[in-house]
Amino acid sequence: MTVSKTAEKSSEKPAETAKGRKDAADGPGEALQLGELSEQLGYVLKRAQLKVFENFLRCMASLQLTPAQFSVLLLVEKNPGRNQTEIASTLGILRPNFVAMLDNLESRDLCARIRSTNDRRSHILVLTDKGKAVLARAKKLVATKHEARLNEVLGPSNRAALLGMLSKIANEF
Amino acid sequence: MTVSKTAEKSSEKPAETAKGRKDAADGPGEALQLGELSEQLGYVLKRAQLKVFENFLRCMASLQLTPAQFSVLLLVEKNPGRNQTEIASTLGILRPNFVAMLDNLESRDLCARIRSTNDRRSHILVLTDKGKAVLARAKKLVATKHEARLNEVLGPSNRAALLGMLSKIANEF
DNA sequence: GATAATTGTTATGGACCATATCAAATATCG
DNA sequence: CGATATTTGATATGGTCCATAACAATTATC
Repeated sequence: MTVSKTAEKSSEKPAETAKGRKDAADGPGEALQLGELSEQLGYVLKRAQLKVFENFLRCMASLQLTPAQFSVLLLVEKNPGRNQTEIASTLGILRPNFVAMLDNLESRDLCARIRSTNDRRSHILVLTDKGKAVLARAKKLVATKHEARLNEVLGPSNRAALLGMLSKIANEF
Repeated sequence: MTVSKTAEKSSEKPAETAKGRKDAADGPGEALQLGELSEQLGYVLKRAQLKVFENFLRCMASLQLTPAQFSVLLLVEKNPGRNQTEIASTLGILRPNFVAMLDNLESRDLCARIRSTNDRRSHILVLTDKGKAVLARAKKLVATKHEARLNEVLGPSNRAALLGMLSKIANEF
């Protein structure tokens, strides 16, 4: 340890630079300097992701759907007749963790596991009628509330550009 | 439940549309259709964030720094003399969860808690000499390996545009 | 000087993620 | 065919991250 414990004046350097905040007698709080942090793409990316998910949850409050659940319903709808392993793996969900997720969706009668006759090990996933209806409503909520808010902040063309760059990162990285 | 259990032919609709995959006799796996999922900004955003963090961890393997730890070191460096509550809250970390993080960094002699003489409740955070040295090396690794890879994939101008849009989302959402 | 608020801390529970393991069913191959 | 390996869904378990309540020490407030 090279730091003198119980130092406060820490005269060392006037590193407090501009606007030099005085040691004691702070104002109402004095916001911290983000510094290079606001240039770290990973940091901003994470922050943005949290905000987007948070907004998604608010928009979906009436349907009680998380982003992960919504993605499962979307994928099952577009790929009927697939089993748990296939759906889970393309979503990056590990099979063991997918079980509880499906238990939840199935208990709410949004999707169903059907024992395949071709391969009696696997469970074919299908949306129930209620699941299809809920998903349809979810899509509308996403479009009219969630994505609409994003368009407000970014503008449609920027939104498309953003999606393109994120896809590049997600795929070619 | 409106779904007939133990159905497989599921003739219902030939929803398998194009390229109609036959019921049994699958090829090597037949990739699933992402469908609207690839248009969901939240989904792609999360995917990209995971990839970026994963790459960050690889680049930092020699220094054993996580993104969160790196952000703490950066923030403490730019804001010396702040206490735990201030550092934690501007990073979106809850005070209770920040304790273990600091225990870790302090046990590795990267930063130190100093009891303030102004307010003997609070702990002033400072980087140790080793902490400054490690952070300097970390910055170089981030620049030469991590951000360099991002520039390869996106190009410098796109990277700047991406950062700008993500900041907008992170702040004005 | 009594009461309220703040700081760091502990304890605790939930959500998410990862690994090992298992029984049932299927595939593989001698 | 039959022994062995593989696959599928499932359970158990542990780790990490995130959130809340509560506490002692200290400080602020009135």
